[in-house]
Amino acid sequence: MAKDGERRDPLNRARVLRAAVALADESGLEAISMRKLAQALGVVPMALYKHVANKDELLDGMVDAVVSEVEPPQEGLDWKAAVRRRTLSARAVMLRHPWARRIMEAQAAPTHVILAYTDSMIRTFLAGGLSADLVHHVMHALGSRIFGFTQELHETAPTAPSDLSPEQVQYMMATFPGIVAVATARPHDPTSVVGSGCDDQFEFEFGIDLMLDGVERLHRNDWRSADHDREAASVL
Amino acid sequence: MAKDGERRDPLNRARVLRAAVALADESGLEAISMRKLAQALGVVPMALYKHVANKDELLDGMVDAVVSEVEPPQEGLDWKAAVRRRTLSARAVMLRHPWARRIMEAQAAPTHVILAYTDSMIRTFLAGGLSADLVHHVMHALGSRIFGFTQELHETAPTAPSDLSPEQVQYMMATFPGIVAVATARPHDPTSVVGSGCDDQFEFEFGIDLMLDGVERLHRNDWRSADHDREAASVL
DNA sequence: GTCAGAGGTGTACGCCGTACACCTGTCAGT
DNA sequence: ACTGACAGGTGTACGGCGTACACCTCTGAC
Repeated sequence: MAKDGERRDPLNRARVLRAAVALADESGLEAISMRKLAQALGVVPMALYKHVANKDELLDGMVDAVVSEVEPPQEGLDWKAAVRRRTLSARAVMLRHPWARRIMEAQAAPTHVILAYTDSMIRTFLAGGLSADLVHHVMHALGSRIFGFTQELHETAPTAPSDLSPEQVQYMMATFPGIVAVATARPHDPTSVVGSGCDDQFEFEFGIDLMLDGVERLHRNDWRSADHDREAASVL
Repeated sequence: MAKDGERRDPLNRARVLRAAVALADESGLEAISMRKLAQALGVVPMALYKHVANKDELLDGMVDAVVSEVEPPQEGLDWKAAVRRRTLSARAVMLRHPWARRIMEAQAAPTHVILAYTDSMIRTFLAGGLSADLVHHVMHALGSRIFGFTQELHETAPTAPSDLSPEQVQYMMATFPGIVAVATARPHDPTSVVGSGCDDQFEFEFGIDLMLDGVERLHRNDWRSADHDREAASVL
């Protein structure tokens, strides 16, 4: 560094976070270490601690940056369309930053930004006339889906059927007949009968619509918590 | 050790996994390191590598052990009751081993045990007469719910309203009115109007029933993928 | 001209996963 | 009874991690 002309302008929290998001986008979450991030910024690791308290706070900041990319609530939509649209926007954001999901799942406490987002989503429901009681349970049921997460356990299917050797297919069919039956039944994608994967967008919309349609029906029927208890009891 | 009487009987994979599960139950996932686990077993860290390939495989093994605790499918139930019951059993297991969730979310590929569980769940649906097409999408929609996961983002609410100082309540009401409105509306728990938390069991059952009821309706209406496309199009 | 403080540096500690060479007791085959 | 393979436990070492702490060096207000 020394005195070779002008000094680079000093770091700040925003630049650190931006660099971290870019690094994670490029190289994945496991590439995020204080040392590597510092290197990417041309700075010594400890310099970062002047701008973020510690690594956890860095991760929180990265998530906040991502959540802020979700489009704000739209005017003039009924509650269902508004929630659907915002959730799909969130999903698009999460596809750009797939690492964000794992941070959010691992972090213990929600940040202010996340609370604000949640609050805004809740108010959309309330503004639509749903009871606070119903909204409460709906938010639990939706869970992290409002952040655009697919609730899949493993982002990648083990392997596409077409990539398997005949013996492997044989083995799969013998061992996991259910999985094979269902994995090869995807008539909604006529371009490839047994393509490389699922139509993730379709699956996401199927899931969110399954829930929102259910919610709408409960709302129309003036649902109350006590109703659910009664139904559940009748099932057993 | 030397020759002080009898040697302890040798380790084996099962004992290593049992110890790891016990340690995680006691001290949480962050307490699981090869070194600490070895110490708990009275053995040198590298000894573990004779029984597990590496840490990732250890974690997989722990999850498999946990998933194996879920009760097997029951005979004589219709598909909906069968799925509901097994899912609730899975949830009970996950409450005993809350750390398992984070491993499953972080692990890239599903293990054989997990595939077998998934397969069994799928076959329950198929045996109930649901089309492979519908089951495919339903499995995506249910996601990790079939493993008993609540889809909550943060296991603990930030703080129970009753634990907040009046100024904090004031601030929350001004900043997150939606959250406050909904957090204080829980008439299904008459024992405590503003208790310390939610009735998690209720929330879980609400969510799973919301989905299963929706699925049942789709099934009764002979749902096909194309229907969904048409509906979605009509919404826009 | 001084001095506080913001921002960057360097060293060091304890923890982690695990590669690799090694030792030791058991037991099958002769 | 001898031997040699091998399963299972050991010890050392390396590179990576987060971060505490002492330090240096500019900048700008007074």
